[in-house]
Amino acid sequence: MKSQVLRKKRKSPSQVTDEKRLQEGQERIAAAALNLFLQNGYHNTSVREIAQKAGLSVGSVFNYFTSKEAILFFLLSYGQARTEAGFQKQRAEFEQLKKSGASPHDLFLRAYEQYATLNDELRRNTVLAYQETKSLTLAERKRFLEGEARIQHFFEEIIIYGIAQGAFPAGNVRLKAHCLLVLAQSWAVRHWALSSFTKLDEYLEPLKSIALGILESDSRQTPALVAAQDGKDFTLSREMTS
Amino acid sequence: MKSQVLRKKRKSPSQVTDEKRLQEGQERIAAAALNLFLQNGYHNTSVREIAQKAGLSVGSVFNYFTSKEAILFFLLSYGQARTEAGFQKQRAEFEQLKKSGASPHDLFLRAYEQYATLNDELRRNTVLAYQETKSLTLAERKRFLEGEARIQHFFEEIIIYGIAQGAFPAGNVRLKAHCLLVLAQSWAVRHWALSSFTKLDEYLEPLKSIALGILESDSRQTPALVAAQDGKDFTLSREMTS
DNA sequence: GAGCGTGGAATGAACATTCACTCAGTTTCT
DNA sequence: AGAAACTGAGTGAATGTTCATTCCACGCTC
Repeated sequence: MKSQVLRKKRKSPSQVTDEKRLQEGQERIAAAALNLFLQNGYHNTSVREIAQKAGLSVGSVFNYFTSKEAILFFLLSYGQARTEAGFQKQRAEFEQLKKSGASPHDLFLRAYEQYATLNDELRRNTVLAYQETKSLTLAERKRFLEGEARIQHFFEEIIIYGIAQGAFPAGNVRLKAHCLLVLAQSWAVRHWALSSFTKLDEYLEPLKSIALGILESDSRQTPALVAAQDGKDFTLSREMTS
Repeated sequence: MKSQVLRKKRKSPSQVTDEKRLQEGQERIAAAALNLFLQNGYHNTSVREIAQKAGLSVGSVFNYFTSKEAILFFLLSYGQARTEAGFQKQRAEFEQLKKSGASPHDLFLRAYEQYATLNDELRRNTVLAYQETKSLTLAERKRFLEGEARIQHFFEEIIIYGIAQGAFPAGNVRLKAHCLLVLAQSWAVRHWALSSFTKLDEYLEPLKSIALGILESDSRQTPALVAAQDGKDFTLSREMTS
């Protein structure tokens, strides 16, 4: 995979060409940056600090990333890419299980558990995403939010399948998917309020029953926007992308 | 009410003394700042821009606020104060209704609806809170999170009352309160993903049935940390306050 | 009502600092 | 020796904050 982050041609020829070395360097720098960003915020972290923590000089950092912002984008994309990769793997499995007539409950719980687990692993990235999406350029912010929407869409599909199988009542699919995502992410974002839970497992178990409660909640009283729509035309409101 | 924001003694005598004028000025500046902060982020907004948008000179801004950060704190506190004030009013009503034996369902729905409505009104402040809490000093961040915890605690009380009345099953109270808060806030925070809902009402109706679903979800399968604890010893993890 | 004094408020040039980024030179690797 | 990678002082732009100065609305005196 070609690096998406170091792409502008530099005037100076000095940039790392060896693909493997480049990738390793980027990861080392990004790891150092993540710590600092979370501790002090993106804007209160200087490239000097990042360089020091990563064990290189300032100049070298710019041999691995074109800009400070590129580091942030790298970090945000990383979490998303991992999550989407996880789903890609599951999608195959998903199709299999569909054919073998697995229970939609199990299907959903499996996906949700995996998502929550990944979210735990990437907790720091998620927090960063909530806090610093604004610091990206418009184009990159848009790309990022589109990824987020894709993940939500995956859950919508699962729910729609469950409704079709008669396992869940019809209801506003998009809203439910949104709620499920938010609750899983809140383990990362509002972690300070969940200090009574020390490990993900303690949180995940009750969360799963809450999640099922959401899926089974019947909100037919809202006439608009019910299940039939398959959610293809997901659009981002201008609010966040402008 | 004395201003909590302009308190350090300035060397220069030039600062606004008239209480009413001070307050109006602060509000005007803060309103301008809120727009800019949401559009470009706190750190990408210069005091010069704020001054221009508010129709004053740079220097004048510092006659109303001791620092740029004080403006941010003003904005964050404002939303919280309004929310807490709303709850104070309700708390009296709450005690009344308790005695008159009102249904815990109604009691809860009333509070939740009010919270969601306030959250809609203060949507911009909520978004700012999620994004820029990190930009506060340690002391102010802590103060802010304590306010947030107080609000959560209010919901815990309502749930505990409902359990005592036998209206809701016992379950992890703190977790449920957390989920309810997060879902209400997500109307503001992830508003871009809810573009299919144009008005709060459309979101609130299905949300209410989801909320009841959460309250009624039975998570006894998790042995640890069940309802009995009344949540008095709420502590913030070091993660967010250091 | 003209002139004057007073002090609260507004101003914006100036200051000190910080920071992302560059590049000419040096070191390391092959 | 030559290429690749690293270095860190230097650069220019931008920022939060200050403060000497100006402005102006008022009350006072004659």
